[in-house]
Amino acid sequence: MVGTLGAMASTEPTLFDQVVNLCKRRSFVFPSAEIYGGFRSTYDYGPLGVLMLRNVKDAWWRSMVQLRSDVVGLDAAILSPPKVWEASGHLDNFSDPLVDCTSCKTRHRQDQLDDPDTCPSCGESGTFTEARAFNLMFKTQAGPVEGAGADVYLRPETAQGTFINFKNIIETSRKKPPFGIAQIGKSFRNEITPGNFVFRTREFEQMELEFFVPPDEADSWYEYWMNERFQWYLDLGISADQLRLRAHDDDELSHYSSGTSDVEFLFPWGWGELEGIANRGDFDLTQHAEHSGQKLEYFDQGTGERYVPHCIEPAAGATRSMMAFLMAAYDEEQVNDDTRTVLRLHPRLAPYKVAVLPLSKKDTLLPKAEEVLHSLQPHFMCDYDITQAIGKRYRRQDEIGTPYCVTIDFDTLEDNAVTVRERDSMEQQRIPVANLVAYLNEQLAL
RNA sequence: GCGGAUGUAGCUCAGUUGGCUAGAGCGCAACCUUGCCAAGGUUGAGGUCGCCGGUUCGAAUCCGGUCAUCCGCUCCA
Repeated sequence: MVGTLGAMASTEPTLFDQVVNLCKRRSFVFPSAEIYGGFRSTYDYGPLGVLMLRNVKDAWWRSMVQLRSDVVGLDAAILSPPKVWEASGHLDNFSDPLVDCTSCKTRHRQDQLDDPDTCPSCGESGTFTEARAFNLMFKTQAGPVEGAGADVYLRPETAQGTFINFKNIIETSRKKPPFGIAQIGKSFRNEITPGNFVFRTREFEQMELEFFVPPDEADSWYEYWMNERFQWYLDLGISADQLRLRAHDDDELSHYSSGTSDVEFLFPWGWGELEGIANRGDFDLTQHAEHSGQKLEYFDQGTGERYVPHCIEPAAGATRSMMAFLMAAYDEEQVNDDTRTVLRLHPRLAPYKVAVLPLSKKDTLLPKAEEVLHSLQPHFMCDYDITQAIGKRYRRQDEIGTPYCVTIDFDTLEDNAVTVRERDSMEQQRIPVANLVAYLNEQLAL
């Protein structure tokens, strides 16, 4: 197996350790290729992880696309030709020449050295290795013959797939600025130092909106999306003291951005970015217009104006957001003489919404329990657990954040009602089976 | 990529002056019992001690390499 993840200085297990441990124990996240000793910076999402990650993405899509009339969706290709990345600036800006000092074993960016021959760490001269380019994009070839095909890049962000579809979408969707294009998908970056579990991985999943606006509205839309996106995390259960909005300093700004703010979560190792809201100006559409020779602009029939829309981009990490939601939800509390581990997840994010639990696995209860289960499955993602004591099964569900447990007991056979037990309060209610779906719908408010 | 530390069941760990069929608790499964908050009993599955090689009569234990994780440096659109 792979070594213990996350041993921190303290002897107490940290929140980080506990969440990583829970992820492994309860099949949220596994280190990839574990039977072969593991493969760095890759993780697989297990039975519960895939449900929760999908819920995070669905919650994003719901707020960004479903509940709005000014945003449409897109799913663009991961493989893309070099021209896209020449235009976007990634081929120039995503590679850094690095040198290592053979004396003090430090590494430096060659282009940031004042004296290209002197190590700023130890002051020695002439100790640098040859500069090596670290291109942060994954490159491969199209076609099966090694070296014979055209170079192809795995996208380092989903955004460019959106920009190169701007023309298609504005011509077919009958949308006009201000409007947005939303996209969720995998991106790939050859990070020099991946780490902190799924926080920084070379393969990761993004949730990005490119919102196109008239140039004079860019600043107000930037403000709008900052607040909107910050509120999204609060609405899904992250508390205000664990979340902050931080504006980038000028020297932090990306090559495309005239203003960027990060939504940051207080991880166990400090504040870390969940999402960046960037004012990209007209950089991307202008670049792609120049490189492609196509007009990427909008003609306003009303005013007779023709302009290149400016773009506000809220770009979120799906996988690291899931990790933040897990950490924010993790709780341990004393119940009698025992510690109860409970994930206080928002119902929308919980892998299972309902667990169906026959009080006993005596033959008489199982058919009824399965009947109730089948009546719920079209409406909710359900778990079904018949083994061991009922208290133990409640705790199992608490640990994975299931908001409601439905227990079928011997009285159910007589009165056709079940006990519904709520996760956070542990309170129970007797609900007729006929009203169960309606009751749970109302309580869950999905 | 460099330096340091670590790697024994799903989890947490015990086990070395190298020596019989590698253990515990929890978890998991079956049965009995119980019947609404991790009860009890019996039984069982699961590990060639990260991987490869070396030293040795004999390696979880010593040596080398390698992979992975953590910490530090570096980097981080």
